[in-house]
Amino acid sequence: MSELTIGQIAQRTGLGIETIRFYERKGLIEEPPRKESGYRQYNEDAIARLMFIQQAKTLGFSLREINELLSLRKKPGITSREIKQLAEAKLADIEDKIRMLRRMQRTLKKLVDKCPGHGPTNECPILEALDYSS
Amino acid sequence: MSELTIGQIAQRTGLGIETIRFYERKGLIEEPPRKESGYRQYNEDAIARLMFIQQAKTLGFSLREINELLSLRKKPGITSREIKQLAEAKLADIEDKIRMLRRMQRTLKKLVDKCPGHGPTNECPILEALDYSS
DNA sequence: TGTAATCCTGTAGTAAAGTACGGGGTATAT
DNA sequence: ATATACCCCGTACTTTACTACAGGATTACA
Repeated sequence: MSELTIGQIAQRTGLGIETIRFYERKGLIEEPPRKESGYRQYNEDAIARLMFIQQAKTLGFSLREINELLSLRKKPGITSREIKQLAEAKLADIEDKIRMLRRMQRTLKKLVDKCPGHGPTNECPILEALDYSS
Repeated sequence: MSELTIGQIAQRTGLGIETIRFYERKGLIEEPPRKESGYRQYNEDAIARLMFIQQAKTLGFSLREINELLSLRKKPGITSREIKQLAEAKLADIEDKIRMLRRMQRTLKKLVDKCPGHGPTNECPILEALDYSS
């Protein structure tokens, strides 16, 4: 298992070094072991975790929510039943989001199909009435 | 078409009055007509638009992106072709998000199924290794 | 062996998205 | 007609999530 510096994982995840340290302070990633020099030593798992965080962020989860997702089992005294319930709640969130996105997708697709892609702007009905009501 | 005050649409959308004025300043909703008193007069469309904004926010779109979505056709000098391209780009974003959510959903579902929902915590594998790599 | 790149901690600054006044006018219910 | 609730504008404060130093130690490499 190769050891990585913070600069290397920053490079590979596309995050900034400062951001990674920030996530560590926030408890999103755990403090890695250090060399004698004090330098942080990461492994590949850290990269996967950071990529997950990035992805969850683009999906509209806040750092707090991501932390909840990532640290369910670490809560002291939590029962297996509670973990399952929390996970199911997150799953419901995710399913809601998928439904909302599908609705946006359908609407936008319909409009893109109707837009000729040439000619006067007013013949392209996109967003004239984004169907946010349905 | 009934007229609504800012307080009424705040109530019906669950947003704060200040937030609605903030969105107006940001150009996310247009300035409504006013009574002689200066009071804003909204109609039902404003509610639908605000609800769309709320929804898009939970899906991880920034106000800037939402504004883009909502005002594609208002850009001066934009061509039908450009509108179509922008809309298609947004559609691609949406499809990406759906894919990411599906992946999270699959992973979480698998773990929920494995978790017995009772017994010792360490038999519930949820998030032991959230499969963020695949 | 020097020097440039990288790392450390800690603190401070920034952008986005609200949220909360303060001081004053308007609407409405008794 | 007078409280009380609601609205106006403008400004300032707050939270979240970074981002940027400053000052100093460490590592890499020519």
